[in-house]
Amino acid sequence: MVRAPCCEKMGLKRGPWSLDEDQILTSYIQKHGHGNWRALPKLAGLLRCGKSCRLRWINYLKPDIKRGNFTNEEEETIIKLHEKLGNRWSAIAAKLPGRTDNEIKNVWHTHLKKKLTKTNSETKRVTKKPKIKRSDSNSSTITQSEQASLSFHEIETSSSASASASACTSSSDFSSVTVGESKNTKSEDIESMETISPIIDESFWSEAAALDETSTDMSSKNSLTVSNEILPLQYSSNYDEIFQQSHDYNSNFDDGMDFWYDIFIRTGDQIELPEF
DNA sequence: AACCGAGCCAACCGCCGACTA
DNA sequence: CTAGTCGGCGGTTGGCTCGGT
Repeated sequence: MVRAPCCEKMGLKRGPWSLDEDQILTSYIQKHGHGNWRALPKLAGLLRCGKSCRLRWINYLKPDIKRGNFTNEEEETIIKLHEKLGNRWSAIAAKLPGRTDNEIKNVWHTHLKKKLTKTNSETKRVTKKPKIKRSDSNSSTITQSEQASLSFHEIETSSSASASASACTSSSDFSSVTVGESKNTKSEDIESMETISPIIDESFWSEAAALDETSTDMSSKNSLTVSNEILPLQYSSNYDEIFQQSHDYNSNFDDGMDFWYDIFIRTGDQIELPEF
């Protein structure tokens, strides 16, 4: 079935709402309510689609909307709820009276995610994220937003055997991924591995163990080509050494896991090291 | 003063499930 | 059962603002 567009675009206004439009919408809803969003703009005399009216009302004009900065308590609540619920913004918003899902989503992407990353980096080594150039167009693509959604705390460690990530189709799916302990992984590695990408599965570890760890090409300037086979081994058994190599190579690297994290989700890519 | 890049956030888009004719 | 509508949701975008150079 082909879904009809939500509104007839021709002749309908888009973009930011004017004060007049806000007043018209507000007074109409206060008088008549919003029984049918689709019919509302016509009845209210607005050149907007119903969806746009609904969004404007819910996110901005509703009288119980709380404006202004989020308090520390609200931020903490969002962080805790996000740990439990993932990207279910409306569910999170339901727990925060006066805050909208859109607002919470924005505050998450602009403030809280960074805040959490910063918190993580205080306890972990953090490196500067290198630019990554895709070298395999057939490999599974991870969008910018998916990548952005993969904050460290979203992936929990467990003693289960493997991470079953192939079924993940959206960023929110990642929140439930668990990462197993490898039989050939040192305990200190495990501690650093809270952040392993969900694409890793059991074969990752067994194949890694069988490979020759000398095949990494760290020699070419500003470019580290990483094969699918090499990195798992590097990470699983030789993390510290590789980290040191990259750190020596570029002394301006910050410490941390972002670098390795990216490599994990991008194995097979060419990693471009930043120039200094 | 002009330019530029990063950050922010309101608004839009596309999809989905519920509902109805 | 099918087709269509609607409200709601999460992801994404683009324009504005601000700070740095």
